[in-house]
Amino acid sequence: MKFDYDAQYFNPEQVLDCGQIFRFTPFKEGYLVISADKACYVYTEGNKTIVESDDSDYFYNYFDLARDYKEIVERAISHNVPLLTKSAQTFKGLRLLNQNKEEMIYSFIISQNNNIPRIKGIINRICAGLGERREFLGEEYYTFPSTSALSQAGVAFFKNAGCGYRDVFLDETSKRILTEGISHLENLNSAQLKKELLTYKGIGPKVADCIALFGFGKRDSFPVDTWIEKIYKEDFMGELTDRNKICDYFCNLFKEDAGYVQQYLFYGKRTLDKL
DNA sequence: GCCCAGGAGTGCA
DNA sequence: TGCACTCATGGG
Repeated sequence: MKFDYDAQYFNPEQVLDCGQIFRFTPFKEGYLVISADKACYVYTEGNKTIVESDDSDYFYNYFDLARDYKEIVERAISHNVPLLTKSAQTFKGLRLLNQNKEEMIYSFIISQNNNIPRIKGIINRICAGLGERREFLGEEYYTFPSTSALSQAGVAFFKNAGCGYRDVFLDETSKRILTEGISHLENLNSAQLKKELLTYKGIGPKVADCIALFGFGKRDSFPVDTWIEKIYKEDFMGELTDRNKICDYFCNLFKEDAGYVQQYLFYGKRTLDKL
């Protein structure tokens, strides 16, 4: 099955390269993207971006295609912040994904004090070790492991996958989720969800915001990492040093668009100079 | 060899 | 509550 969408507001490279997803590889004319236990092939042809998969409904929602990003881009530009304006104009095709909640929890626990290439490698090794081997369009891939499989793997497995000191966080959190599930997290507002997420081992303010934003669709979340800290100082001339206060500052400034703005800023700061 | 990476847990005042 | 210290690991 396949479907297509206006490529101006759906650019695979921008969507995949902006740091919200760790499981994709270049494939033919585009990318093979893995989410939870599913795979799709996404590529641009002319003025259309095309998604091929075995589950169109899943990936239509995954790529957030019911939402109008033209309005989001225009609102971002209207704030008249140079970095934000330039980034939103350059990356009109960026979209926030609606990813699997548990995959986001484990993936962003791994992300703390870590760099993106290494995060990708760790997650790939964990999937290869505990996930199920599948095939899509002749390509092999591994599903993201179930909480059950993760909870039984043991600390040594995570250590061996290169997780470093985060091994115990993954072990403890997967065991907790195995017994509690995550259904009690589903219908909370952003503040309530963040508060709950902060009670898990390995989840602090920044990781909680990423999980809320990418996994639970809380678009008013604004993760503050080292890059955002730098942007706050250099592009907003901010004086605060407490990350929680910097987070409040941006959330109050951008309200319900905070998450989109955060991605434009983060991706723009990392890549605009190199274009 | 040093610094940094999509930070967070712990101990101590 | 605030703050310094520490935590693996690989790339630049």
